[in-house]
Amino acid sequence: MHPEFETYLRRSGLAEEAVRRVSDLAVARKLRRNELLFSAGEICRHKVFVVSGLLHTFNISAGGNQHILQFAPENSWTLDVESYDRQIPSQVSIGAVEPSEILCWQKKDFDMLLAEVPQLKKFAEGLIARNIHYSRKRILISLSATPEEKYEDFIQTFPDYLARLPLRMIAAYLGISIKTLTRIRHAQLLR
Amino acid sequence: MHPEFETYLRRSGLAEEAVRRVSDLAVARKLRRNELLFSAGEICRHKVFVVSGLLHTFNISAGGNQHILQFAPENSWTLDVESYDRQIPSQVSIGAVEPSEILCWQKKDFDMLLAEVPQLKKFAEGLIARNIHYSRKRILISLSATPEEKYEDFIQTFPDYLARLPLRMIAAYLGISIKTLTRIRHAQLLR
DNA sequence: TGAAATTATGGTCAGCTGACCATCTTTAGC
DNA sequence: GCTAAAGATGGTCAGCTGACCATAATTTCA
Repeated sequence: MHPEFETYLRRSGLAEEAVRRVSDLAVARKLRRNELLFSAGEICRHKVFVVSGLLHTFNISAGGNQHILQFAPENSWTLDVESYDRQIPSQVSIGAVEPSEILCWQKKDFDMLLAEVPQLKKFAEGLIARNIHYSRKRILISLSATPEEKYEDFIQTFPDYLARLPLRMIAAYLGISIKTLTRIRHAQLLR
Repeated sequence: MHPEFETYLRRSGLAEEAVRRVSDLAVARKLRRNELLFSAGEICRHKVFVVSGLLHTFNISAGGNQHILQFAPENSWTLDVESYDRQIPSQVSIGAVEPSEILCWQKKDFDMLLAEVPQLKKFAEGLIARNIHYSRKRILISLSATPEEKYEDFIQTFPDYLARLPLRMIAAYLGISIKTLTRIRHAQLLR
């Protein structure tokens, strides 16, 4: 049904029966470049797995500046947790940076799967732990690192994003201006 | 055994039997002001509940500046997740801002409780969800807010901390200098 | 392929921010 | 209660950062 996703789940250690149950409830969808999954103010109704492409979770502040909370490349999951968990309007938007193929689950379906497929539950807990660890690291960096250190950490952590993303999005993710990012890159060229 | 904690757990919806099992494995400990639970480089071996007082999770950067990841007041939990989950050296330290009374569980004991007390597991999942929501909010603010907005949000979110914490710790939590914080407060006095 | 949009870079400048230092006030702990 | 330590504020200044604008390069997509 969704062969790439099923391979991903098998590699993550789920048994065939579990893979089947999860995969059966997924609905495939394609997003064009810049197409939105939902906008700020709407409710995040689905759990989303990215089969191919690249999504980003972002917010446009009062001044019109974009701020990026997360990127979601192929073989990763995305949603706005707070909006999804509580089914309340989201503060953020999720959209496609590249043309993307995604799988969507209704919240009620995925909740049912979590309750009935222990292997999935366990797997999801691992994803949550990774998420928490990364959030902590990001908060610590945002508190303590200089713009240059933030950029260095970014390309260490996500080496392939540099070629896939416009620099302005990297700046929007790091919380620095595109000008500062350009200056850092310029300075590095001279080394 | 630990009456305040047991009241907290009951109010959180746990049945008497569950309360008893969790409480029985807790070890009480007192911390003096500025005493550390553990230092960066050590492993976070316990899950900690704060009965009274106030702890903080922090890190000292290369330049000697303190950065604060989290405060944990009475009736809240604290630990360094990554160090605790994987039992690896922590990047951060946890210490007492005020003289504090805490309860500690060994990881193996708490893991056992989570596996055997479904009500605790469910409760812990709720705490994790809150934690994730708050981390997201904090990242978004760190990306998008001005120092003044960060301070405003802080006193909205934690109204009582202003009276309990030295300003330099608030600055260390917000990722701004004490000087900038003083300037903001000075400007607000004139309004 | 070609036109339009997006992106990256650079110049300039105002002003915010942090570092350093000094002073005064408050708090901690014996 | 008293003494020492910690904390808060202010002055000053250098310099980093972002806003604005222009230009050149690249990419998109019809």
